[in-house]
This record gives sequence, structure tokens and C-alpha cells, in this order.
Amino acid sequence: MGIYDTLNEQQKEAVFCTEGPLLLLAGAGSGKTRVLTHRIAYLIDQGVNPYHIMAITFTNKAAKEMRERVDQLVGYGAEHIWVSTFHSTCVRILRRHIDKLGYGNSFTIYDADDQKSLIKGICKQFKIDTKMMPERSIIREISSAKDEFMTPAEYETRHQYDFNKKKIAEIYREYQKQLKANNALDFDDLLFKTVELFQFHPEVLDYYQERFQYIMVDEYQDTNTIQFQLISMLARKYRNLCVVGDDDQSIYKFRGANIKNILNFENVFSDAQVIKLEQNYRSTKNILNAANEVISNNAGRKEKKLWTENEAGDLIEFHQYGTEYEEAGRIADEIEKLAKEGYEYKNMAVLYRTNAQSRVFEERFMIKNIPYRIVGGTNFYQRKEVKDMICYLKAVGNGMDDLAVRRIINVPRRGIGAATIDKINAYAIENDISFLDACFQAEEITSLGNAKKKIQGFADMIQEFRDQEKQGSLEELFDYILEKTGYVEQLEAEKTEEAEGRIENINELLNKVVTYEQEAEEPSLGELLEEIALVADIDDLDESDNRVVLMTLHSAKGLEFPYVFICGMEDGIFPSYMTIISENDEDMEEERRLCYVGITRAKKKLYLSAAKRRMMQGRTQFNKVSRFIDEIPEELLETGQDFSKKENRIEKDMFSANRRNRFRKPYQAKSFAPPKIDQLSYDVGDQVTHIKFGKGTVTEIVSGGRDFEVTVDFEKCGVKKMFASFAKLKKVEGNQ
DNA sequence: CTCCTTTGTCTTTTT
DNA sequence: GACAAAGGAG
Repeated sequence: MGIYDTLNEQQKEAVFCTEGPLLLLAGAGSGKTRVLTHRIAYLIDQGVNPYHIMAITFTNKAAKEMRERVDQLVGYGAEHIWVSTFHSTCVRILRRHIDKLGYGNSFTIYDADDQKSLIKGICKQFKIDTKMMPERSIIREISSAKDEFMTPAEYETRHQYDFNKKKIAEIYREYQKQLKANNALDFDDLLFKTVELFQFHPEVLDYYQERFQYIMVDEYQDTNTIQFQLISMLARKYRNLCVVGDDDQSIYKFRGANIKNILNFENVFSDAQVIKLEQNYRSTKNILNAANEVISNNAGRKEKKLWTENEAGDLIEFHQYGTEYEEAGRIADEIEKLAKEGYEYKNMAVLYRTNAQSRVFEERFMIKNIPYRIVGGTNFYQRKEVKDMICYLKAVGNGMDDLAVRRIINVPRRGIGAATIDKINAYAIENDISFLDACFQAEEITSLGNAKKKIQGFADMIQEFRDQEKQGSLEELFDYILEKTGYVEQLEAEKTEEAEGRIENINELLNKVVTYEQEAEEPSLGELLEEIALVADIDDLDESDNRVVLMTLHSAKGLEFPYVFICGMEDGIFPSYMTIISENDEDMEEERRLCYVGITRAKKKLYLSAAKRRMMQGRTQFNKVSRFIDEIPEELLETGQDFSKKENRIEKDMFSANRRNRFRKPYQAKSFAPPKIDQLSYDVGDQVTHIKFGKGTVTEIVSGGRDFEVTVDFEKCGVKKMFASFAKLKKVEGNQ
């Protein structure tokens, strides 16, 4: 029995088709990752050197999984395969060669916040009214220009009769200039500059063409123009390009994903083979039928019919609740019920359209002691304190990064204000040096006066950090920065819960630094910063920890769960308000594909829900049930209530004021993480306090596996059972 | 220069 | 309702 015998006919065909261009249309749950991994194994079997194989995935997580699975199949050589995301691939290439484009090889990567500050500065400089032209839309415009591989000059030529766009062309040009001056690239630049590199330096392209003789691209439906450009350049020589995608799961048009890449594939690579994978191994018949029905409402898709041999399974549950609180509560109840029946938390996921919807669930789950993890939202690395520390590291690694230096020059407070910063900046521009270099030359800046000493102190400190970086480990550098700046010290002095949370986050960052240093082959500051810049929230989703996962439908792509709850099935939420008012039918189709993606995440049972009214941006909204619910045949739905699709009415009854307690700490970690507890600081009979329930007496402690189940009799709200690692009970000293 | 209050803007989704 | 940016007092 070979490893290929378990594959079905189409899968085998795809695995054995190794030479030439191949378009693999793989429906949801059709075993596409299996095909990709087996195909890699087969290539190696056929004598292809793993060194010549490249697989591009959508997330780092997918890359890691793929490598592990190939490892299991082939036993050796898997580590030589280049498995990576588009962005990481480009960074690796650019680190080696970007000096050919006039950048320094230790460039930094700017995230969305950095982009925004840069654009903001430019708008100020150009005296552009950001009310007429918001930064967001400028960034979006520049980003899509880059996605289309359009330089500022080309952009200007194309839009020379459009006043606003001509203005944007100017901003775009200046933006690129400043990025370069800061020796920084934004996300789009990573792709853009790599393609540019290949274009102007054929010898570099040739090197990578030789290296990547067999290329595979996952989630091909979500590639944009420049990504297509990149892979077609790489594959031009050997033409062994296998792309895997599903046009029905294309959900990133807003990010420039070009559905034409799938249609065009057969044009650009005219001898391309096309194989369809249509057997679904993931979901029950009912779930799959619902998905098929919904997606059939889209025009303009490649015809395919997903089928499954799985059982029919349960009906899909749909409920319309009164408010979002009720919705979250009922879902939490159901999750609790399933958990009691023995199903594990990690087998359940709550999916929603927008990140803002997570809050209610977070509150609910915390009260009910349901372990959960939220993916996305405000990224850990975007938190103020974390970003501050990263900017210190950036300033050490790349002194040209003005943005980073300016962020930290007065954090913690050193008495350096806006006026001083402006003076330094003027000096830097005048002498054509970086902001940090200007600080080093503070002596020369006559206008500074009293601030001179402060600036010199700052510059000296950065210099000390640099010396430290050269001689010690990253962990030591980090500790040294914390100590020298007194960052944590100052937070400690605040003695607020918020400051405590921030300290926790800084410690968490320190953990990441240490982990990185232990795991990396050749740890370096540059690589650390790069890893931080390129992580997606989904990347550190650990399948083994037993928690309910909460995330957006977008983040859920590529994942599967036995039990899936999709909430907020309301017109105005999902499909979103923006798509409903949109003139463009394609927007609604994309939204529908997102719905299809959501439904097909479920293996065993799908729960859909809506709320009649919900609070949005401080206003109460009354939403109708989502049109997507209407697109699911009634016989597949179990509503269990008097809900009827025909009579989709909203009752405008009284809305009692929302009286939920606000107990949520600011800056709380995005997951309700159970720290490993092997010993409790309290015992039966002790007085303890709980963050939500207040004071109480411990009446029972039961050791259950790796955790303790503690029963507490609270003064205010009675007896509750909870897991020690989640409850974070604190003993009240000195028994009263 | 810093801290605190007030005002205004949000409506997707993210590598 | 939440959060950032701007404005005002010390």
C-alpha cells in the first residue's frame, strides 16, 4: 500500500501531474491540502531535489502545517522545501538583494498604523484637508495602485484629468520618497519591490527561477495582480506551476484579489491542465446542500457541484433572538451544553462578520467560564506599550526609521515636546540626514536651547542600546532597554489595573523575544522584527489548546470545526450595510461567497443566528434577517420557533436600557488564557475575590486533570463553580 | 510640556 | 459606545 492509495481519482491525477502548468479547482473540504502535500511527496519520490520545490500559502500557519505534513509523508528533506507566504518570501529575497534598488538591506516593514502616520504627515505638509480626503482612502488608493504594479508616474499619467487623483499621485510619490528615506517598505512594497527587482535585474530572477523549479500556490483565488506577476515571472523558465483555488471562496477583492487570475490562467499558460476536485470530505449532506444553495445565487462562477458521501446529519439551526446579548447568551448556553455532553471546546467556533461583534461574546463567555480565544481585532503588536518597545528595537536596528525614533523620543516622558521635535526635524531635512542622526548632532542645532541636554541624553541612550545589541543576546537587549528607559517602572508606579495589563503585555512580548531567540537558527534583531511584522493573527492559533475560537468569517477561511456558530445573520451586518447600498452587484456576490466560506467551515452542525435589534456605534439598530437565510431551503432549517421566512418583521417594542456590568479591563489580553496552575494560593474556607463576582468563600476544590474546579459561595451572587485557571481568584489575606 | 476634558468620527473584511 | 485627536488649563 503506497501513500497515494487513499486518494480519489481526481486527487491522484493532480498528484501525478507534476510537469507543466496545472490549475486545480478545489472545492471547500475537497482535500486540497492533502493533494498538495502528497504532490510534494511524489515530486521528491520522483527524484526532484526538495531544494527546488516552492509552496506559497496564505498564512504562516498554513505554511507550518504544510511542512509538518510533508515531513510526515517523506521523512526527510522536507526542511529544504521553501514553504512560505508571499510576503515572507519577498522579504527573504529582498533582504539579500534590495541594495540593488537603492535601499538598505536592514529595511523595516511598516504596518497600517505606520502608513497612516506617514500619510498624515504628508497631508499636513501638502496642506491637504483630510476631511475632504481621509487618510484611509488615500492609503487604500495607493495600496491598490501598488497591487496593480503601478508606479506614481504611471498613476499620474493614467489619472491626469482627475483633480483628486492627481493630488493622490503627488502624495503617492512623496510617500514612496519618505519610505525610502526611512529605509522602510510597506506591505505592498514587499511584493512591488520584488517584482521590480526581478524586472531590472534579470540575473537575480534567473537565480530564483533555477531555484524554484516546481512552484505551488495555495488559495490562488485570492492572489492579486502583482502576486500573479511575481509567480508567473518565477515560473516562466520551467513552467512547472501548480495553482490551487476555488473561485467560490474568493473573499479578498477589497484587498486587490483578482478573480481574473483564475480565468486568465488558462490564457497565460495555454497548455494548462485543469482538474476539479468536487468530492467534499468535511461536511454533512445538509450543511453542504445549504452551502450549494446559497452559492448558486451567484452568477459568473465556474460550474461545479460539490457532493459528499457523508451522512445527512442534523438540520441547520436558525434562531432570531431579541438582542445581541440574548444571542450571545443562547450560543454560550448551547456551547456549555455541548461541553457537558463531552464535546471539546476546541471543536466549536463562533464566526462573525465584523470584529466589533466579538465583545458581547467575550463578556458572556467570561461570566460563564467558557474558555475562549479571539483571533484578530486589535493585534497584540498594535498595543501602545508593545509598539513602543518594538519601536525602540526598530530604532536600534534601523536608525533611518524616523517614524520609530519619533514615536519613542518622548516615551516615557522625557520633557521633549512637539516644538523641540519640529526643530530637530527641520535640521534633519536641511542637512539631509535622518532624524536620529540629527539627534546625535544636537550640539549643532543652535535653536534647541535647554532641550539640547535632553536630546543628547536620548541619543546617548540609543547608542548604548546599539552597543548592547552588538555584544549580547536579544533578551539582554530587551531587558536593558526596559531598565534604562524605566518603562515598566513608570507603569508600576501608576498602580492601576490598566498599567498592570500593559506590564503583562510587555512581559508577553519579552516571552516572544525569548522564544524567537531559542527557536531561530541564527537569531538577529532584523529577523525578529520581520517576524513580528509579518505575523497574522491566525498564525498563533494553537489547535491543541482547548478553547472556543471566535473570529471573523475572513479569518476562518481554510479552517474547519465540527460545530460552527455564525452570528449576526442580519441584513446590514451580513451582508454588510456597505454591500447593500453598493451599486455593484459583484460586491454582494463576494459577500455571498463569504457566507459560503462560513457555512462550509462546519463539519457536523451549523448554527445560524440573528438579533432583532442590536447596538451599533451607540445606536440601536433594527435589522431584518439576512437574505442569505432566505437562500437556504426551509427544509434544511430547524428554527424551533415561530419564525417564518415570509413574515420577516421586526417588532419595535420597548428597548430597556442596557444594564450590563462593565467589568472588562482595558488592555486585557485577547484570550482568556489559563496559566498553568499546579498549586492554588487558597484553600477551602478561604475568603477570595473574583474580578466580576466580588467577595466569596471557597466551599469546594476538585482537582480535574490539569486544572482545579473551584466552588465559591459569593456574597452577592451565590454559589458558582469555576475553573481556577480562568477565574483568577485572589485570596483575601487576614481572615475577617 | 503635561494632563485632562471635549469633540468628532466611525459602517466592513487583512497579508 | 469607543477611541483618537484637538483644545484648554496649570
